[in-house]
Amino acid sequence: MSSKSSEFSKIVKEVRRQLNLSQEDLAHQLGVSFATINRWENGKTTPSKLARNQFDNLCKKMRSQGRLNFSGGQ
Amino acid sequence: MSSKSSEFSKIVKEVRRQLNLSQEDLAHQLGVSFATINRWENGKTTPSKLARNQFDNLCKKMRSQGRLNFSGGQ
DNA sequence: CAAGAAACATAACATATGTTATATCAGGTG
DNA sequence: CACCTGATATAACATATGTTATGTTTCTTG
Repeated sequence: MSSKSSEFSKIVKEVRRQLNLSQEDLAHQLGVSFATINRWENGKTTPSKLARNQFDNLCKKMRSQGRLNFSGGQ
Repeated sequence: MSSKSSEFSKIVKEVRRQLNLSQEDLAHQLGVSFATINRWENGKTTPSKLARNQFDNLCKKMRSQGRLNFSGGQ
């Protein structure tokens, strides 16, 4: 075994679950590739600054629209 | 010699010249590192999708404020 | 049950980026 | 001239990302 699941991993999974998006859907929304989302969720990598901003902005937008009930993150 | 100067190289240089920003200044505005801007201008790399979006958005904003007179790009 | 499709996990390779260090160059100042 | 400083160029190394391919699981459908 390797690559522990970070907090961010859990956050991405939970956000994606609440928004009911596939990894590919979320990737498209953020402007990154499917592999990037998959790596985040499986603790292989942590997001770049720009990618993290994209993610945070999406969460903010979704929260403002009542589509996301977010306990963790940012 | 190596790494030809692409169109994008010239665009970045010109935008930076018009905005009177150092490579480090522009890097900070875009949320990337100095090295990234330097590589763009010297044709070593081409921007990622997210980075390119940041750049285009800055140009758009500056143009809307009359601070940028842009012949090339996007 | 068999076959297919969708979502996810994983790997390999190329490329972009961040970080750090060093070097060059132009301008100013003593 | 010698010295400094800011801006730029370049390199090396680690990490993040894109692309592509393959395997697995789950669900549906025949």
